[in-house]
Amino acid sequence: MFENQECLYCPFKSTAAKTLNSEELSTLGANCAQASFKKGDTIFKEGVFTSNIVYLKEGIVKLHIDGPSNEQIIKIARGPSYLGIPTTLDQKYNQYSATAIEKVHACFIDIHTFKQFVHENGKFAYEIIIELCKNEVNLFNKCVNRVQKNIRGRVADALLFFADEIYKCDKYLLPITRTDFGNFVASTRETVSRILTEFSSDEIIYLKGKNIKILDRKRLIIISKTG
DNA sequence: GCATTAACCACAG
DNA sequence: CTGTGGTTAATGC
Repeated sequence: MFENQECLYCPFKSTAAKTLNSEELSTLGANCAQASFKKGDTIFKEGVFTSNIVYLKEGIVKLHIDGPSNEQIIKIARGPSYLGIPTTLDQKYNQYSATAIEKVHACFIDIHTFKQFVHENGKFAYEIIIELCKNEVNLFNKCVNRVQKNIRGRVADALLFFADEIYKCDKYLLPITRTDFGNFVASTRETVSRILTEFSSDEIIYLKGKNIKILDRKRLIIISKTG
């Protein structure tokens, strides 16, 4: 009956997409394209014209902006999650870039279809607003933390972030290089490198290359709060 | 002044 | 790409 059932049976549907009926999901399916990316691939780039909302089904990406001196990693996100709502809805050009840091499956949703849902389906629009609100509050906190915590606190924060938000496990393989880690916590690769070895010799974490294991979560939390 | 913090530079695995 | 050492500027006590 409906031509396109891909979205209907998608196990990675966003909370917003869950409010769509089968007809709408069929429309969505007909107006979006899927793509896979491998580590290091650019998903979209700052400054480039865009007409798609990008939805991250699976995988991990970094969102980043070319700053005056360095690349700044704004956030690291794990699917399922929307990636490019602010950059597409209100802006003609991408305001930031997204790069895969692990294998990624993403959907490119036609902006007109997306806008149509926002206009016609209040529940859908509401869920999108919720998502945007969460992001804003989150970034407010990140902003304060980045400016007011010392680096040891910021590195501890980042380690906990990967464990809690990204991998949901205290043992993981860091998906980024030290340089990127530096860009993520607004510091440099040298400093990050030093602090990680310091945490390791204090037996707060196990560290071998990119292998991380949090050994003393309590102390890490204290450091993240007090620096 | 003296100590601390963290960036910058340079060089070696 | 990473780790380490030396240097240096800013800030605090």
